[in-house]
Amino acid sequence: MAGSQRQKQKTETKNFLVETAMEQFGKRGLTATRTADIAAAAKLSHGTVFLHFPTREVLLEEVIGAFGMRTANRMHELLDSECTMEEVLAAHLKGIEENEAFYAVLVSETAVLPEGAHNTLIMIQSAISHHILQVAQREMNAGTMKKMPFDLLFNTWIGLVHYYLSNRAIFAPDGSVIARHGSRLLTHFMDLISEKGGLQK
Amino acid sequence: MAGSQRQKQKTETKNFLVETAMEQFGKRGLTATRTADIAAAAKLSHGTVFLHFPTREVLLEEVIGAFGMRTANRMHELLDSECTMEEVLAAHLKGIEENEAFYAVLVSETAVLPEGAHNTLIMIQSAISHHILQVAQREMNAGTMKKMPFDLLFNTWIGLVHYYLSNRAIFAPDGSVIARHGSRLLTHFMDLISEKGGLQK
Amino acid sequence: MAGSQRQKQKTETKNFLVETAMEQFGKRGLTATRTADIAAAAKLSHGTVFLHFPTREVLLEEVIGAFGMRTANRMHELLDSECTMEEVLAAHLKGIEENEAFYAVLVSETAVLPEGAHNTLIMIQSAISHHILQVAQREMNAGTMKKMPFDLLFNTWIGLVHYYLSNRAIFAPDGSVIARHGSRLLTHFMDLISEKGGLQK
Amino acid sequence: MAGSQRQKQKTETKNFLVETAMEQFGKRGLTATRTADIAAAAKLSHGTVFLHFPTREVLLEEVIGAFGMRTANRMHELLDSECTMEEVLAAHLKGIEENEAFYAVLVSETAVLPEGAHNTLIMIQSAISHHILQVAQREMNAGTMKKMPFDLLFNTWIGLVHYYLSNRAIFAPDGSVIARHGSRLLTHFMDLISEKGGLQK
DNA sequence: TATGAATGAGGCTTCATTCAT
DNA sequence: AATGAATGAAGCCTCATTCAT
Repeated sequence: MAGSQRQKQKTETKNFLVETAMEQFGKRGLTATRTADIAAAAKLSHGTVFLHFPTREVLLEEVIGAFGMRTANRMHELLDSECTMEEVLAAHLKGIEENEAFYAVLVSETAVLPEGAHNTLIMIQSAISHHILQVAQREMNAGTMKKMPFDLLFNTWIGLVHYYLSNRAIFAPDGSVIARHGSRLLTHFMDLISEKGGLQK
Repeated sequence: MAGSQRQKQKTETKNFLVETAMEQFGKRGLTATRTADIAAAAKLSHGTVFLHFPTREVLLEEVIGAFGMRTANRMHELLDSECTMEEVLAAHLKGIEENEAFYAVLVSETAVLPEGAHNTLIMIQSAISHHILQVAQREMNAGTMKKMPFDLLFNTWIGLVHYYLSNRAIFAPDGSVIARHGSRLLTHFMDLISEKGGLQK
Repeated sequence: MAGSQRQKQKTETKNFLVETAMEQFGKRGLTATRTADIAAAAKLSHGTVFLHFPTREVLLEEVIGAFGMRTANRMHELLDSECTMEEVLAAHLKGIEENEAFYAVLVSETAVLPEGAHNTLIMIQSAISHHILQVAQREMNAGTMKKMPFDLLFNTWIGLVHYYLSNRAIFAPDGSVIARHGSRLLTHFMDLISEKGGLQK
Repeated sequence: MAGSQRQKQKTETKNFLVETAMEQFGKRGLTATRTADIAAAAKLSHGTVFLHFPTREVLLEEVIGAFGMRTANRMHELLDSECTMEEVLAAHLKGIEENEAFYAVLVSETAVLPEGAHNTLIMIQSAISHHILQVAQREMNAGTMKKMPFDLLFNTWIGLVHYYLSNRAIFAPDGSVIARHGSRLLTHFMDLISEKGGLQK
């Protein structure tokens, strides 16, 4: 059918715009990227952007939404409930690394995000927090992890990772922060939360 | 001298602008605050802003610089080398709380900061990191704190605090995050880094 | 012939577009109606509009032309040369009422009309003015109507009717102005132009 | 005082913009005049327009408001309650003629006017209708004018005048319609509404 | 012929910065 | 030094029109 062919083409262009926008936002920052930049990077006319998204804000929301969906799904793929905590956190880092640039600007510019985008960020973090808490529960019971409130466990880890992402200009001027510092962060964090006493016994 | 009188007046106006700008940036956010907002809040004309600062960017840098200086000094006041780690971190939180609004936007909008401002942030953190590391060294040697790389010790703490500041809209919708969550964060962090085994013995 | 079949199809689509456009223009106003609105209302693609009309302006002209033709014809149907003035004017009102919405926007937005459209308006008015003047002549001679210049007779009537059409938002917020005020206008106008003295005698 | 000097200058610029806008709207039409046209005609930068008026729509409203105020005042100046009907209508025409171009576009493009502007038009017409009705009452009682409903008396006159204004491209291609046709319209209208019988007696 | 995605010129508006007073 | 009106570059968005399918 010609119609569905067209439909497909349109969807592809829209997806392509989302993709290109994600790259541009990742490269130039959320506020600094203009709709014209995105159009130019996609080799489409400026007007085309508004054919697919009524406003810049909606485009941004959809980009964040797409990113959230993708990241959440990827997290689920990388994880299973049999994992150890270390494996969960490693998967988390891996998931981030795959879209590190965009994830980093998202974390860095949370403050200037449109209203709706915050929910997306929450959704992304739910995906990982769910797994972390599940495994944490098990390991705490097993005595291999210190007992501590779940929210603080989670927020400490997220805070640490976000801190490195936010400052990736310093920590990894030209490359991936996760690639460069990820495993060290992981080892360190595991040291913090592991119950050494329990193991020694 | 009449000249020095004038000079003094000028300096005072400039300081007042820096002060007012800091409040406005804290209230509205770094990107969202317009030069006209600052002038209006200071009850000065819009043009006056540019009499004291060649560009908005320079104003922002000076505001951050002033904030950094003040915060660093305050940290020094609050700390002495005899402190325990817990006291150091408590002092840190207290120092932050005194200018929480501005500190929070600074942390939240790091990404859109002018080049020069990053050094200021580093300076602020040096003040606290210096103390933390000094005490950490002592306590690690004394066996009351786990041994761990200093940078990770520091970054974990900073990451945790910044995470709460960045998300203060969620963690403390209308008030101070530090006032509300500070002591819990502190207790949690101390639990993480304390050498329980050492103490038990 | 297959060719003429196609031809016919094309003509039908074109007529349908003219029809739909007339409705839309009547509903939304001349300037406020976009080509995309017309296509959507006709359940045709936006591009199809330009297959039949090179520009929006031409479409508008053709719509006005079609309207003019139809209205002029309808006037002729409703009238015959034996009519009294009152019957002529009643017929005029009836003719207008049948397409009041479009007639009203035409009158209201005359100023923004393309060049060519003005002639159409003139043509429409010629149809009615022809009859009015014919009857007027007869009645003036018969002494039942005041003597007055034909153009002023005509323009006073048209002006009155157009005034009510232009302000139908006030005179008939949700309905037909003619239905609501037509007969009163007619009676009033007849009073103005009738030669009472002549009748009394 | 420097302040009041400034104040005055600003007010003057604003008034000048209103004046220039009125000319441009009169010349190019309400919809066709762009904010940039007005700025250029006033030899001011485009941005200046928005220093004085938050949106184009507000500018348009203020222009119409100023026009309304001026016209209403002028009407009052030209009229007094001792006038004859003929004098009242003559004054009305004179008042219109002084700003004919703008009055004409206002009448021609009523349909595309912002909401608030309609009230202004009503206000202008109230000024004249008030006088017309007052005099009409007197003259009807005196038997020199036909008895007729006031609203129809008024609307017939307004309709006639507006019709000529709306079609001034035809009635006076390059000049004032009122100058060219005013007195003839007046004479004609007086003939229509005068009570000839009464006079003959 | 019909489609509808893509185009791009052009409009409105914002806001840091300048300049005459 | 202070003022605040004026500037104009730049951003977002609309919509008539084109073009590949």
